[in-house]
Amino acid sequence: MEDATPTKVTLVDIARMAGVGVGTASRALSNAKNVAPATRARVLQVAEANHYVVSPEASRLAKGNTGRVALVVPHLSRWFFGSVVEGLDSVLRGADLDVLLYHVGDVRDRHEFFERLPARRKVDAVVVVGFQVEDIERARLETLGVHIVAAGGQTAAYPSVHIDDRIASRQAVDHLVHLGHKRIAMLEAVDPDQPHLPSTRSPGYHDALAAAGIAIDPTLVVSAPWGGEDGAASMSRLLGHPDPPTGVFAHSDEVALGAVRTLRRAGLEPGRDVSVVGIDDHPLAALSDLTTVRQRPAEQGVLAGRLLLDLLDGKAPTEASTTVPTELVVRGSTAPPRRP
Amino acid sequence: MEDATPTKVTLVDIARMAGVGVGTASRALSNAKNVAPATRARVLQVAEANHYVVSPEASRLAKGNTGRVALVVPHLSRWFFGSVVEGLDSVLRGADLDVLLYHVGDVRDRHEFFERLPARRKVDAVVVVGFQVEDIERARLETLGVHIVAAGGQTAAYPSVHIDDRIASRQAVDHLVHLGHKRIAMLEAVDPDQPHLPSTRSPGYHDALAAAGIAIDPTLVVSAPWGGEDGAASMSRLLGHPDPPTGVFAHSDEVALGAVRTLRRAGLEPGRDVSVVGIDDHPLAALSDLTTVRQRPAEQGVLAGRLLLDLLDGKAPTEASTTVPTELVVRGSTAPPRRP
DNA sequence: GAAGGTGTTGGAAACGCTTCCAGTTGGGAA
DNA sequence: TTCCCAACTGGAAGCGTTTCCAACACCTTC
Repeated sequence: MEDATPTKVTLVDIARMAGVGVGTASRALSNAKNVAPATRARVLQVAEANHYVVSPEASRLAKGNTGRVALVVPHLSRWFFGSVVEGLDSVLRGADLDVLLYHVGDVRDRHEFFERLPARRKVDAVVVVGFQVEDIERARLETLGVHIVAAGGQTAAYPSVHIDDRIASRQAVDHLVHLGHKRIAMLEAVDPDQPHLPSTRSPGYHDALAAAGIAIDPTLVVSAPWGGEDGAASMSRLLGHPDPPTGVFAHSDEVALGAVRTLRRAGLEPGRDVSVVGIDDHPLAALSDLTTVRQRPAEQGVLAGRLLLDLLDGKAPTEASTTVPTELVVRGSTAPPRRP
Repeated sequence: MEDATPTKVTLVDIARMAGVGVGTASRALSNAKNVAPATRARVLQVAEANHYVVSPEASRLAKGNTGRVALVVPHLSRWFFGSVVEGLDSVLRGADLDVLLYHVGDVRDRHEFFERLPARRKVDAVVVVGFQVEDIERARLETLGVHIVAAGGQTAAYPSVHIDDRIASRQAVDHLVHLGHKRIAMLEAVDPDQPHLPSTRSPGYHDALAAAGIAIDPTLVVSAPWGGEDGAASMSRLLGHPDPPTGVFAHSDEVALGAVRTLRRAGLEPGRDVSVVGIDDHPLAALSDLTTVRQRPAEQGVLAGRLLLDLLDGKAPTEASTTVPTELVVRGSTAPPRRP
């Protein structure tokens, strides 16, 4: 490349070269009205020829908005969160907004984020991805004075896009019930960072059992942190139960896969000896022949992105909160109980 | 919150309220030297009381840098990429840099990114995460005139952090060799978006077989796109082989898990009937009892982040390219062949 | 007591854009 | 022909910082 100079050409230069005033040059480039077509063409051509690009800082400073959106994301390395972000990114980029990423891995990160609010003055909106915002945090967030949207999470306080956890769990447990299972366990997952929050997927479990006239056996419900290893451990506990379950509903696919490993190691075949169902339809669920309830995180991201664009455009969103449907995906890990 | 006004207080206001000039106020806030301690304290206190925050746009405009870094990432929803980004994010945030995310899912996105270069003028550096930059793209990237770093990929043109694919594959195949396997297949993965690129993990396979004095059987090498379903399909093909392999080396854990599913469906038990080894140590590998070669993407992200900070500080990095070691993790999916 | 620091300060001049305002032009209506 | 209005245009005034420079005070040091 010959143009070693990192192109330090400004609007003034372009204007001069095109033989117009800066005002006109600016209007031409931002395709505003009141510019003669010929003039605009000339300016555009000169700009093109000189690889001119507006200085975002100057532009933003002058017009007052930032053209950026912050994404606050807890566990980026997990499929669900990554997918939501992918979806968000695609629509925001389409609208020429830049995406500022704030990964808040653990409580510490999170506290720091809400304490310092590094996004302050840097964005036009904030998207909270896949976690519940606590009250104190909410108060802090509000001081930003920007739009806030929740994607893939059930934060009631903001416009949001999410699945109905209660229905999803119900779909999973109903499936086990219809197969004829009576002793159905639940592997609950709690967020170690927010241990006080109730499991959002237990109500559906209760609903399904109640509807089937099956009494809840509290000893069949085990709680553990979110994660495969924890799921495996929980399953171990259940195997020690005097009257073990024939069906297991896991909070998520990852937890379910942990349970599957425990079963295999115990010489039990998932689907044949014990049925297991999860939630998510993680790509690896298909590879593990795991029955699950599918949610589409990328789609949730897309919808949340659109919602945000509407808010930024001043259009009140048609619905403050969108629920994305989930669907049961039957695979090999579930079957009628051995002794019905 | 009473302060409903989104705090439109500027440096000038602060200066006036503190009874100092704007210059002094600026110096005090940016803790530069040549400010009397008392004066600084006063300014800081006034700023604090009024929830003053500098306008990044104005600040950047005046000082000329952006304080931002762009991350160009192909498949955010995959564990590897998400993890690298997590690592990067943590160190960049620590240095008070903002992270701009550019997700380039497919060829189209990618072309568009390099064509439009939306990051132009918006960042001080670019990190390319986990993919190879082609020559034309490189030329485009260079026109940005900013630092470029590769994380988790083997782009030789830039300072980078990555594993040694050749060694990693060698570790995997050596393991199979040591167990006594003679017929060892390879499930190659090609990036559908860059089908012309040679597999980076084949050389190690060849090395290992050569070292063991095993002749390469080209019919035992199958190529397919990256992904579990493709791995499953490739494994199916191998099962139809007249003299099928007893050991399988898969390009990645995801591909390996696909192979495992095929084996199970064929009534074969991984580890007992056929050995399978992958690369990555994906969290779900442990849940599937998959033997693998571990790489630590988050660590790669962290190191790449540090590398970048050094570059931005003007310190020439001690080493332009860092290789992160990998290690064999033996689990249940590998064992000596049935008939040795 | 004069000369020369040193540490601190205020203010002006960038930084590169957008937008408002006033001016110019040309064409149609009266 | 005159007048008016619309379409265009140039330039100045911000936007909110940082930084440079001149000014000043107060000490030291000869």
